[in-house]
Amino acid sequence: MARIKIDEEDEGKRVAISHRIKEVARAQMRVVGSASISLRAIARELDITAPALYRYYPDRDALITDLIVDAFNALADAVEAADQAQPPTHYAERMYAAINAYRQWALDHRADYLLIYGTPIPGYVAPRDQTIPAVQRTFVPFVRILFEADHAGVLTLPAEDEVDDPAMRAHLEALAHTEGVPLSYRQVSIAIDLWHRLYGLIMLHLLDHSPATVGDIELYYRSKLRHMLKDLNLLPETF
Amino acid sequence: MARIKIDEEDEGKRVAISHRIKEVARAQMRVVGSASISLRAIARELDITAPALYRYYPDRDALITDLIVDAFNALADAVEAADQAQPPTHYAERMYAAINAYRQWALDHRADYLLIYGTPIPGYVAPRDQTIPAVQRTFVPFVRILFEADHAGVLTLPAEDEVDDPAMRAHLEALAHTEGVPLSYRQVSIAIDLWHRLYGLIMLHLLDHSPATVGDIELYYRSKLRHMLKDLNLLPETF
DNA sequence: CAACGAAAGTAAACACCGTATACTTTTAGT
DNA sequence: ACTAAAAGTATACGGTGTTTACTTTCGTTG
Repeated sequence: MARIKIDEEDEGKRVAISHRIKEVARAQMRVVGSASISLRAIARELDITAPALYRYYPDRDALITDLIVDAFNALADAVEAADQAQPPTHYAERMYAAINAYRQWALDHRADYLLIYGTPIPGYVAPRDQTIPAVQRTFVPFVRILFEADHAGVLTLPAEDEVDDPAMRAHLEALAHTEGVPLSYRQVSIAIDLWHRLYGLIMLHLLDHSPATVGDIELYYRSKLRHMLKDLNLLPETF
Repeated sequence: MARIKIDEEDEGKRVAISHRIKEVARAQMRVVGSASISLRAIARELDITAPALYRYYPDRDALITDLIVDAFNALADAVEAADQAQPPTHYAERMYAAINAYRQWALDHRADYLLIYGTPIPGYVAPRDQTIPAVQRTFVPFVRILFEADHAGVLTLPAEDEVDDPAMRAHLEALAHTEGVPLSYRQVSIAIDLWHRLYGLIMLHLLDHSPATVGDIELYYRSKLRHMLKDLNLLPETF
């Protein structure tokens, strides 16, 4: 049908231009920071007037949302790829690779990581229905590795008293039995802890708030990572 | 001398007005975020024209620097007060109080904490000679408590292999023997670790990036804090 | 193939922003 | 009371997101 062909072409052209817009936006983020992405500057770069951008995004916030979703997906892709590059039963190597890929992506895409995990952009509020699915993808590999490692009997789980508050334990138990999440509350507890510590290390690095005392931030990271993995019995032999 | 009296009066009036400016600025930060502090909006609130503000601050960045230094000092004051409200030899209670005060200040002054520890404001670069002394004040109580607790033989230090990289160990050793810092490298290591984990927990909370899986963030914090303190043998009996 | 209609782009305007310059008012000391 | 400095204002420049109305481009159809 002609109609269908037209739609496809139009949509194809539109997403192509959207891509160019986002490329320029990301380039500007790298220079001036996510908080001051300027539609007019983007338009100028594209040799176009600012209102023309409104043919592709209803407003600045929509563009930001698109950038955020892209960033989450790129981060998830990087982590998944690193995981799948390891032999499936080498749980320690998989976790090591996944964590390093996560952090390396953050360091290599500082502006994008800060866009999704830094101080929110002043007027902007994220439409959670669009961002949450993308966020979740970034957690999946970690959770999967933990799950598979535990099933293989390799994982060291935290002691029973690790989750010491009854209310919190109840929450984690409930969560662990949610549809499609075949995790024990202790596995969930590990995943959360792992991620929050990684997040802290990355933010400290990206925002340059490490106390001067830290010295070589790379060595510090490796040192902390080694202990985190050792606690889980997931320390690769080569590390 | 008349001259001196004039200077004092003038300076007194100037700092009073500076205080009002900063008050209004902080109020605006709470609403719109630190990144979009507007001199014009501040001036409007003070029933004054925007250029009049330039009698008190050479530019927007100078105002931001002042706000940053104030924030660090207020945070340090809060932590110090909490520490000193405990009996000097009750190291566990002192550490517990100091950490809680630090976190509580961050939660109570979200905008200020993000100003000093969040994504940097786009065009702004902090003059480190002004900010670093203020930053350091916030670390002093933690370091002091660790030092005194260790001297009292109360502290559990990390195992020798905790700092496993030779270069990093050398750095920490060098740091530990710096003038006025009577700390061993293992004490330094603990302080850094403690702070970076606290920072991670706070940022996660403030930026609302805790995975939905965390549940009650307050319980999660208490759970993590309990384990951090237990590892140091600084767990208060009442906790 | 010419005409139509939708899509894309533009020009101009509005209300903001930080900041510089030049001018006026207020204030305090001699 | 006079003067000089300090404080504040008016105006302007170039920047921002966004809206409105208009024009141009271009693929489809009669």
